[in-house]
Amino acid sequence: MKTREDGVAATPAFLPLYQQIKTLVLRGLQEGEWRPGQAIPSEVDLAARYRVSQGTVRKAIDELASEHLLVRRQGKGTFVATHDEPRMQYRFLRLMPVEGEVEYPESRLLACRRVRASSEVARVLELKVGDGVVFLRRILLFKDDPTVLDDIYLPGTVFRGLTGEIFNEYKGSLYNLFETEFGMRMIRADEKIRAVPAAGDMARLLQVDQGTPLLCVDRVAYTYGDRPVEFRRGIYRTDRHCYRNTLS
Amino acid sequence: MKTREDGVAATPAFLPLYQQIKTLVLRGLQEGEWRPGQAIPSEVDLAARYRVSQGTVRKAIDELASEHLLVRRQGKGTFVATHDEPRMQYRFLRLMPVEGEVEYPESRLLACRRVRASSEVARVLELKVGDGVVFLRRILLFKDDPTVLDDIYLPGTVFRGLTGEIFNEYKGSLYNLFETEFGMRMIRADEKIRAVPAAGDMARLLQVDQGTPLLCVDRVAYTYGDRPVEFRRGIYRTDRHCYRNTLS
DNA sequence: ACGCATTTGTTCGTATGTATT
DNA sequence: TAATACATACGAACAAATGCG
Repeated sequence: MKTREDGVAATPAFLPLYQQIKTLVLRGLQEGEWRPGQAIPSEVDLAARYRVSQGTVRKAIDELASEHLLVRRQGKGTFVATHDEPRMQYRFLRLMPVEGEVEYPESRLLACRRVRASSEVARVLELKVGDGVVFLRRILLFKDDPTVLDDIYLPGTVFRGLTGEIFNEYKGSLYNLFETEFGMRMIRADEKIRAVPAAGDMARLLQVDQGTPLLCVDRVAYTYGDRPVEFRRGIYRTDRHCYRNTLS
Repeated sequence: MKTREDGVAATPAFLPLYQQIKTLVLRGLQEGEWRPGQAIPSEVDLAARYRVSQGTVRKAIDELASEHLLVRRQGKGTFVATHDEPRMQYRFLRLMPVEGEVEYPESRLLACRRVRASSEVARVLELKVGDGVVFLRRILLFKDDPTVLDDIYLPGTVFRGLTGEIFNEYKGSLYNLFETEFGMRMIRADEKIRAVPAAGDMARLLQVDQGTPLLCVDRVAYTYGDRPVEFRRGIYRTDRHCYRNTLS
């Protein structure tokens, strides 16, 4: 196979061409050549740049679009996905009213401080125990009902300078903030869900009795290249809301 | 647009061709022209049948494959998806050990009888209150630990003849049984998850104290055409296992 | 063991349609 | 209206995996 511009033996030659193109585009996203919300070059431009046909670029972009890393808009171009748009705003929020319309929560910050990574936090964020970590605690309210208590841990080096003020002044979702203020785009998250009894602060903040069953949702969110950049433990009241999921 | 074999004004003409082809293939699946596990005609055959190019058929099949309705196998053909294969066997089972390897559960049937649809069951299965329904209760054990208690409701007309004997003799998953014995293929399921306290039978069967927090997973499973054909209420112990989910 | 036919997978090229600016 | 960009559709060729004789 003939050598290509960026293809300086960086990608194995035995991969399908469109996969190699996909990797190259992914690298552009990762390195910030194109930023969230911005348009990437047109298909013909990319085809020229990488010396392949438009159809090959198209197939690469198709896959990235199906993974929600890019968004195609007919007549306008292909854009780097962002948590900014209303549709993407609450893409990772699975809590819905048991009955009725979807609602969006109000967020109230309870704590924002620097801490040292515990062994658990260090493990999931791939840090060393004792590394600097930003700790956030917030509560989400649906129609003034306290419903979610989130404890959030972020790598200190990535989120250097994050303060309660920044959080409070920001309009929009947390992942939106990460993206615009810290250039850190969340593309995937794994969750582990268990049922736990309300205890201590939890019960008081969510206004339920001690021992009330609650959902405990441990989330690890990843940016490009499967790099973990958020550990979040969410405690959910599920009397008026429930966690929704579609299997397919 | 010129008229086509099956295209007797059944599908609106303003849809893209490949979408129309997709609808036609879907109809074939729905009507059982090709059964689970079987191969559908090759791309060139389908292209000839529908009088379109191979590329157009390919795009239709691509979408059906991405929805897990078809499975492509290079060199062999394209097959109707089935719950039979090991990989698909436990596709809808989201319960995993908190630590360690994936395990597959043993199933023990506790009840199998005909009942009348309650208002809740009638609503989700789109039946009338009082219609005949098959009720199954079973328990799932991981390494001999009782972990899941499932109450399952099925439309009586579709699952006429389902008995405890059939269930007990069958090797493989429940959806596998539905598919092979009743021609009913599950393609999608919606789940609503809440935390509930163990009560009554639940606590005894799962061997936990009364009031222990458990997951309550309400599932509605659908076959082709978004037709609901199963309502299942699962109660999960989450001390040794957790419900896993990936957001993307 | 080998070659051949079949089937999907990849890649290219071209033309036309549709949405946006 | 014109230019641009993605969307659809067709056709052709070769690669890779499979199965059969």
